[in-house]
Amino acid sequence: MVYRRTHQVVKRLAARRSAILAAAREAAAEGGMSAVQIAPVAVRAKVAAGTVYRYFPSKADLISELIAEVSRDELAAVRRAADAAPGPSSALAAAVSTVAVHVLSQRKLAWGILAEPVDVDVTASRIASRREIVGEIASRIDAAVRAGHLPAQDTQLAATALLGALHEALVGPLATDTLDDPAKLRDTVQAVTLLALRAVGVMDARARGLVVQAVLPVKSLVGA
Amino acid sequence: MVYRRTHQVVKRLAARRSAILAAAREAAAEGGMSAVQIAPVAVRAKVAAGTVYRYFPSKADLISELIAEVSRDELAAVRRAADAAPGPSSALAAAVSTVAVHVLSQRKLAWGILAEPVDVDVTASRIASRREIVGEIASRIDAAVRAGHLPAQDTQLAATALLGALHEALVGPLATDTLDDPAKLRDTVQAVTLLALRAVGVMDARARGLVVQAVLPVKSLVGA
DNA sequence: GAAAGAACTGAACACCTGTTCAGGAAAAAA
DNA sequence: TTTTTTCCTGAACAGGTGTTCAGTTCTTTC
Repeated sequence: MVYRRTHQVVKRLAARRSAILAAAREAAAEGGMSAVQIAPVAVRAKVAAGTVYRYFPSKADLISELIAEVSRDELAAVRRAADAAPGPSSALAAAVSTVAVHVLSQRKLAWGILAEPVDVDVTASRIASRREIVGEIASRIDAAVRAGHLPAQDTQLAATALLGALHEALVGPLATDTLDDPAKLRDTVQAVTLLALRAVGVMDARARGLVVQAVLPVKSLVGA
Repeated sequence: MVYRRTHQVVKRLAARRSAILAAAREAAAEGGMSAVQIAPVAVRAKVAAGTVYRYFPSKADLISELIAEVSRDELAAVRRAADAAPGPSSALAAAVSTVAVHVLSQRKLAWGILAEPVDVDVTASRIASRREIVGEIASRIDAAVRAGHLPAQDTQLAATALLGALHEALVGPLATDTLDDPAKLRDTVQAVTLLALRAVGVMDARARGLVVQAVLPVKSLVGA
């Protein structure tokens, strides 16, 4: 007797898996990574605690996949924004401000994905997540350098530094709350974008123009 | 009958306290914050686990004080380096590269103090630690702005971003190992210092000069 | 030197969550 | 409908570490 999964079952299994991941994401967005605990996530996803383990070998795997998922979304958004820009410099500006906006609009999630203490080891996943974004930004810097808009430099290092600057300034413990006031939010995004562009060597007059150009298209500044 | 602590006893108590803190610091420097566990620290300090609690109400207090101590040392070093510089811009350069060198030469400790997951809540202490350094750097940026060397800007935000950039680039998970080769270490410190100075608006030609000026005096680049 | 107070010891405790697994429900084959 | 395989449940388990505390040792006072 050979048991075969019916189409309907396959669909239900996939739905459950997504539900669990979604529950984890919601929990993280609301309460940070510390809120991503098996029992509560199971309740939210409307399954029993044990069921979670039929879909994810361990909590570490669940969180790793959550990180990967969020990371994928972010990378896609950054690529989209950069590709839509007219030239290499504004592509870089767009990439940076997109990261800034994303991070700002989903603070708890961003902090959880990036740096919040977790009781299981998700280092590998976090590294991968960073590597993707850093790689993307580095390649945009590279393009600008090749176009002669920026001085030659260690683009990997620069991209890493930029990311660190954005994170610390926007979601680090010293970041002031700017979500309440959209104008303040826009100012902050502009300020850090300007810092970032200058850091890699964009000259000032030009930088200001690029920043405005890059930030303005981000229509709803709090859109995911 | 009133018990009075003899001078000798007072001294021994103080010594024990320092020994425990020192043991914690050693543990953190070797294995990161996760290695700062009561039992091992007690062994290292040559006391029983329970004794630790006669000096520190909880593990959180112990770690908080450790963070404060390291932070004090760092702040002092930064002030010393900056005060010795000839002008506001080179003071800023000196401050930044001092942070960079410190962080690089005590990676595990720095990572532990700054961002490593800990099982107890040391947020307050970490925030205080950051605030001190950020405040110092911000005031140096301020001075340079007042001297007309830099454009006006949100110096607090800028300083926060600079710190984030240094940390992520030098001790973040993507930081490549540079401690082995002193030349590579110096290059890295120069590169991030240059990025930082440019970010706040130092013009390029000038920046290069400042960087060299600031980094070179750091004689033994791996000195604590 | 004896009594009283303080400091120290380290084994036992407590707590918190991730993980397991025996029993039951549902779905697929016969 | 019966049998077999898979899936789900949720209470019990496990492991690791911060914390406590009764008993012991050392210090001070008289």
